[in-house]
Amino acid sequence: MLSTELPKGAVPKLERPGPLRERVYEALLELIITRVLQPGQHLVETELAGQLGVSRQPVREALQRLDTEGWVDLRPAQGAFVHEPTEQEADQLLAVRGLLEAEAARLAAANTTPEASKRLRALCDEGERALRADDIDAVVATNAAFHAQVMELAANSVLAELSAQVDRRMRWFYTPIARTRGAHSWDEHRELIAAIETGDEERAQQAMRAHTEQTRAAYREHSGSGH
Amino acid sequence: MLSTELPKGAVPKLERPGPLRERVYEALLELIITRVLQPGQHLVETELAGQLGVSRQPVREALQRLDTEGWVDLRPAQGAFVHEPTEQEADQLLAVRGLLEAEAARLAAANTTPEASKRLRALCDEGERALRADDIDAVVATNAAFHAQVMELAANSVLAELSAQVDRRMRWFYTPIARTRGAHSWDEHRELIAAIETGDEERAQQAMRAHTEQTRAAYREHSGSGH
DNA sequence: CCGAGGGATACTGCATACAGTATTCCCGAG
DNA sequence: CTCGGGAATACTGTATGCAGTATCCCTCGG
Repeated sequence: MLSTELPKGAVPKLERPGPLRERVYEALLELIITRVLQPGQHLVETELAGQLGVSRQPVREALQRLDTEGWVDLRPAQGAFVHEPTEQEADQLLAVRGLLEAEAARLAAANTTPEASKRLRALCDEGERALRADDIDAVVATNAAFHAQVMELAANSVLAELSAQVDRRMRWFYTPIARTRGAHSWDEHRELIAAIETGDEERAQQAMRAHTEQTRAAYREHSGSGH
Repeated sequence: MLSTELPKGAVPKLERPGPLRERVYEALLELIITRVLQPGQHLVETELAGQLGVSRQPVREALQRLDTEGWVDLRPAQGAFVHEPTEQEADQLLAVRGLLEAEAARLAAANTTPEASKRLRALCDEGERALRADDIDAVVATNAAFHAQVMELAANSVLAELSAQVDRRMRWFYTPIARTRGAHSWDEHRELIAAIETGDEERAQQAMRAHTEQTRAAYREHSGSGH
């Protein structure tokens, strides 16, 4: 036995395969977000199972989870169809997202620490760097990380859970217009950081609200001219 | 064929049994809310299947949905355990609930109509009647109906969906203290109706916020003295 | 040529069977 | 008497099979 010689932290995680349905869920979610599976498309359990190399069972379970989270519509005795988001739904989603994020910003201001604002600044720098490099994926990812950091500061797990759900669906709409947006986005982030650092709850809330409303307006403009 | 003689609305719905997993889901949810299945309890698929007279499959699917909605914790290779809510979580839940409801009230004030306020008043009357009759279940049900009506006025389905989820979990905590609360609750509802009727968004938002904060305070007091 | 009816097809919903793994209890060594 | 190890147990995770039902196409009558 050589277990005694191993320092405790040396073995990171032992790479657990994890439940299969989980991986199927993530795989399908990726396919939906990247539009490989298009809105309205009929998802056949057998096909997906074959392509992913698993049986129907994990696929079924993944589809049902996707249904409860609003990514697909599961019509009885008919199967799963990729959800088709409407203009109205997108707007409502952005409204709710703004509400949740604004509250998170307010709470973050109440719980602010020096280390936290340092991390926020770092993410801001990284985001602007990615923007200059025209790396859209990095911009989106960093943006998500920034909001996640604010959410962590808010220290409300229920709020975080709901927001995470809403955020991912928002990114589904948002990614196409990430390029046109993002320009002023990081300036707004700077303002938000300043508010959080000084612990000004009201100002932080307002800053985040303004930020999300900007996004909402950008989406409206984009979708309005889009067709 | 006598189908031609039937007036279109005469046959209500033909009473479809509906998917089995759905009924299992509702049955289990009922058992959890009524505390028949207690927090922390290990739920064995085989047992539940036997008691409900179905196979493991629908039970599994129901449990996984309950997991994503936070009613049970699904530990890998171990099974489902009824979620044990903490004080902190309850407080966070009430905070988020207040946020969502306040926004709903604001939107309701923006979309108000005479018929809507009439319905709200009717629900208020019914609630006070139930309170005087000491019918706790009716009080809780009417309260839920009232909030649902406000939510419908808000006309934001995303908000409604999230709120419904949060609300049900809140009622899980709330039902035990419904008796002590509820006294002033309907007075606060009256104030809210007045604000909605006049289309005063700000006032409606504040009224709902005050209302939910009262509930939060009542819960804190109750749980604080409870042990 | 068009519409209705019937059968074939294909997919979902549920049940059952099998394999993998965590837990528990018992036994033996110290 | 206590602690470590190992087998037995029980439950979950996954795969397969079967029945019910909606859809589609082809055919037949008008």
